[in-house]
Amino acid sequence: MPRPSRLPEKRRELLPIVARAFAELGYRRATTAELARRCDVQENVLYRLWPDKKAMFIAAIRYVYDLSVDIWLRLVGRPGAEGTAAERLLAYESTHHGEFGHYRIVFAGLSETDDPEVRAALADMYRRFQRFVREQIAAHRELSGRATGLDPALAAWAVVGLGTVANIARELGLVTDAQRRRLFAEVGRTLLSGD
Amino acid sequence: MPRPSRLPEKRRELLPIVARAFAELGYRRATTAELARRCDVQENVLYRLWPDKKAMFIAAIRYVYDLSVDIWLRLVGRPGAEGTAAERLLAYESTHHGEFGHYRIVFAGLSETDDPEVRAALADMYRRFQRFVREQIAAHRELSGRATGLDPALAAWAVVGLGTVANIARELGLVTDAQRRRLFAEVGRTLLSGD
DNA sequence: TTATATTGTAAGCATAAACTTACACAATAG
DNA sequence: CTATTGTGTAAGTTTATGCTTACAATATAA
Repeated sequence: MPRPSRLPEKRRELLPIVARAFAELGYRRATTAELARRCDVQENVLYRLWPDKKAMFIAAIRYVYDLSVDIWLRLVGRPGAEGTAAERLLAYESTHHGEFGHYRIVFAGLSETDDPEVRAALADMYRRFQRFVREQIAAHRELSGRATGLDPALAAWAVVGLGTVANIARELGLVTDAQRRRLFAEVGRTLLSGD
Repeated sequence: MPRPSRLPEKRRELLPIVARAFAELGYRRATTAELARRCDVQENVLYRLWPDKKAMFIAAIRYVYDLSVDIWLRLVGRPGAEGTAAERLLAYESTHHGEFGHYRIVFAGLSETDDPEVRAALADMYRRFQRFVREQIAAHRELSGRATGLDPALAAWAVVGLGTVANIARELGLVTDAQRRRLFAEVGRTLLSGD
């Protein structure tokens, strides 16, 4: 009888735009008015899709995570590719890490960790990232036959830290693209082999 | 003829309180009213000490840096201590890293990097940290006679990343104290020796 | 057709927070 | 002593922004 709701579709349609706005502007400067302007709708419409601004932000965090994982899973699953999956991931990140600027959403989130929901969303994201990297490292060690050295769990945290500092250095203009590539390649290799 | 100004002293007196407020609350929630309350003065007084809220925040960033460097220089300069300075720093950080929660000021700053002054203050801080760590690593390599392996500049960035991710993991409750200690000790050792 | 729910558009509201103004009082140099 | 400037206290102002309300237009199932 009633008209069917298009809210889920609309959410999916606008989320990338919302996420980009948060990434470019940070939490404070991404006002609801500005979000609406970029989405080319009234503020009102956003509030029909999410209960409040915080929920929009948390949705953006999840979006960033999902996007990264999508890319990574494609790399890992590539059949007949050269090297271990970990090596391919490292090579990929060394040139593409942070290129969409989505890490700025994470930075924004890190200064909102008083809020339990933001905190939980971020914790979830980091946990998953670390676990993913850890599994890749463990698999790499298996394949290359050297089960020695650094605990994969610790190495995984270090890799996450490497990615984070690479983003910070990029954001602040502290390293060139070439330096960042070397950073990933050389430190990454050290952490992967782990001796 | 006029009464001598006590503004510099007052600034020095209030800055630690302001910094702590920014660390505990983040930029947004650290309202000028709240800062004044914690300093037990009127908002007005803060605006006589700094031109605006942003200046208070930048002063807080510098304060955090100065405090860390003070501690580190004491550790490095300690005469007749055991191990290289780098090893002592690593040992110290493995137990004390982030204990004052001041890193939260950095997180807050990272989501305000659109502002050129905030950006410059942060860039300056990271540059100095990285340089300091790099010099310690280079000195360590000299002393221990192995000038091989990972470029100290890259290793230094990785160490900064290690500290950053340790803070994030602490903030989000993702690791125990013991795990964080192992993270510093084991990954730190790997990066120091760098093979 | 029509009842019912959804969607688009516009305007408005309430509050919070950065920043200002005003002014009495205090302290110091001459 | 006193002129001049710093200091403490209180109140106000203005803008921005998260969020709401109102309502007409639209689309679908019966």
